[in-house]
Amino acid sequence: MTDEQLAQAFAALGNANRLKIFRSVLEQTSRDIGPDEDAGCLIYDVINKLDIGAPTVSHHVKILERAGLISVTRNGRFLSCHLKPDTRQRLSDFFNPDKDLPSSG
Amino acid sequence: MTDEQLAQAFAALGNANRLKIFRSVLEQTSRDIGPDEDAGCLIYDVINKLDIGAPTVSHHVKILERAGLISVTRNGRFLSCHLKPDTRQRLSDFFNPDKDLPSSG
DNA sequence: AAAACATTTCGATGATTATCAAACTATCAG
DNA sequence: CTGATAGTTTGATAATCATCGAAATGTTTT
Repeated sequence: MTDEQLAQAFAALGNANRLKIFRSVLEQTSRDIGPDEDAGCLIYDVINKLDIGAPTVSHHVKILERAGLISVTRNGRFLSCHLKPDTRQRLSDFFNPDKDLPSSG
Repeated sequence: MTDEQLAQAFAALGNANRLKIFRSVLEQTSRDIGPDEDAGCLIYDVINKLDIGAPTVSHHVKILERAGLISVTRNGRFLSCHLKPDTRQRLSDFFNPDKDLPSSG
């Protein structure tokens, strides 16, 4: 995990509309499960909820995807977004760097 | 904490050089203490470590400050950056929204 | 196949950003 | 006050970004 990659992840969350999309993904995704086990967040819903056009939503979703935060799967005509499994850990760990781990240094 | 504010905080971390500055602040700042109790991260050191000019560092520090992530204090000719007390919590909590809190709802 | 729907790609545009060099301000040493 | 050191402000520039409308693609329904 280079600085560039981490910065890319934070930059992806650094836009209010993308943050809203990501929050929806967070909320619609249960913990510790993969794409096969949750319905995810529908892009269709995002497009209808946010005050931006479909092309822009598509663009934002791709940025969240490239940043390694979410994955996208197709279900018929609909796409849904899923939280990538280690996203919570990777990002929240950044703010709490383990200076002295108890049993794995 | 509006979406705009949170996005502003993530945007501040969404640049590799600012991320490095912020990481230095994180590392130089002990947990749960205020600006009076830690030496902080010297801007002087940042300017000499990163491959960017002093004006750019100054600019980046201001962005981290405006985003509410750090505070800056003067000590003689030197400035140092300190982690704002609730920054760790505020940001790492975003990734782990408390769906069902055990004893404070 | 044709129509309808969900989403993407393309091309453009105005806004924001990262960075620098030059000039400036603030603090300290003598 | 003078000179040196630490950092800021200003003004400029090239790059990236958010957004849109129009046209295109992939999927389902009829």
